[in-house]
Amino acid sequence: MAKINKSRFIILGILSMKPATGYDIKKWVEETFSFFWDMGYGQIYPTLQALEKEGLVSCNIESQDTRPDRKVYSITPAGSGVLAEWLSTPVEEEKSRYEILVKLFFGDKIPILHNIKNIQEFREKKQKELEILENFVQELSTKEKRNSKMVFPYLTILMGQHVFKASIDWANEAEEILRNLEGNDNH
Amino acid sequence: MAKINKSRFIILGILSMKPATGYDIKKWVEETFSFFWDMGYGQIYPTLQALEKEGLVSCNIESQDTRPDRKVYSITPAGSGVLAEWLSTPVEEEKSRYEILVKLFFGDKIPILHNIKNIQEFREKKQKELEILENFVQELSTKEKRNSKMVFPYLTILMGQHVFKASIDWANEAEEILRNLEGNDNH
DNA sequence: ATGCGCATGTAATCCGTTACATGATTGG
DNA sequence: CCAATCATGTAACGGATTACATGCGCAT
Repeated sequence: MAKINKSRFIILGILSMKPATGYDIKKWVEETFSFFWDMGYGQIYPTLQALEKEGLVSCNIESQDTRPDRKVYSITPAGSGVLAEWLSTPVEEEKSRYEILVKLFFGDKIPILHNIKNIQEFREKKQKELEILENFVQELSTKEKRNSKMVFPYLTILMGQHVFKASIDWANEAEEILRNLEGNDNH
Repeated sequence: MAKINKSRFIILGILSMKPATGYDIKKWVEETFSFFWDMGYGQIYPTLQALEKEGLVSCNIESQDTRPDRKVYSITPAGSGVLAEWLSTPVEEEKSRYEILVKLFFGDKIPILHNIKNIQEFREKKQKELEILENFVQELSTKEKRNSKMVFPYLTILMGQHVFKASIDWANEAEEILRNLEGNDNH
């Protein structure tokens, strides 16, 4: 059985909150999902067309004079059903690929300082990502965090905080271990 | 500029340790890299052929009577150069995709208990993965962890421990938050 | 003038998975 | 007798990225 496109469900999910154009969806994904999902136009527009053919979304065209017409998509009852079903099925095995770990695994092939530099850059990226999340969290009131439906977005941010902090902790430890190695071996 | 195949570098890396067949490489990846990389035969064999054409690996055929000939690949000096260069370049932006977070983000569309179940299953998977890593760590002596070239494999495992623990911690917190919600809203 | 935001999409290409195809040996 | 291990690969397909194509309005 072939692999199933998951991006279609993210699109359905976004449309379940409010109708949107392909352009809107792209912005939404960038602003809200960027740390755990991403999609380009080359995926969004064809997927919207496919979803429409399948009757999972409907399209309402708003004419505009000076720009391409806005194609505003809405989720249909059938679409809501498919979405709810997917949301209830267990998460598939996720095959994560950590390029940093591959590079580090073969780190004995290059100077230790190169490895340290890779780790430092990795840590800096994670620190920036963590800061962005901290800002998000501050915008949510305590009530929203634990009570309304905003609890779900909050939980995703919470995961990001945990994972980014873990990455930063690791980077600090790893860098120290390599610095000691460097001191012992090269001098 | 098209996307560059990174699996080729993993293959080069493995061959830089010792010559191997496609079959060997698959086993290696499964046993040693499984938590941060994966590859199937459909990728390995064609990639090996491509690498040979580019002169980055060479092939030595060992005839066998009862089985297909073993094609033992070795890395060439050119291959070592390409590998070292890649290892020294900064890690590219990693686009991670957490299916669990997508599902949770839209969690208000389904019963809370479904979300809790998803979180529990997620935690159980991470716990199993963590246990496997703990076994690996115990096999490495303290000296190896901090001194020889085995420090690099050790650092990758260390990352795994940090990230898996963070995921488990998050799952515990998230479950508790949802359990409280369930108690308040439904009764 | 230059670039950004709005707004659509297609085509080429590559990456990766899955299914298919073959077949002997060994251990339980 | 059945499953696992060894050992090779190809073909078809689907997923995702990148490059290409168009074009106005507005702010700097």
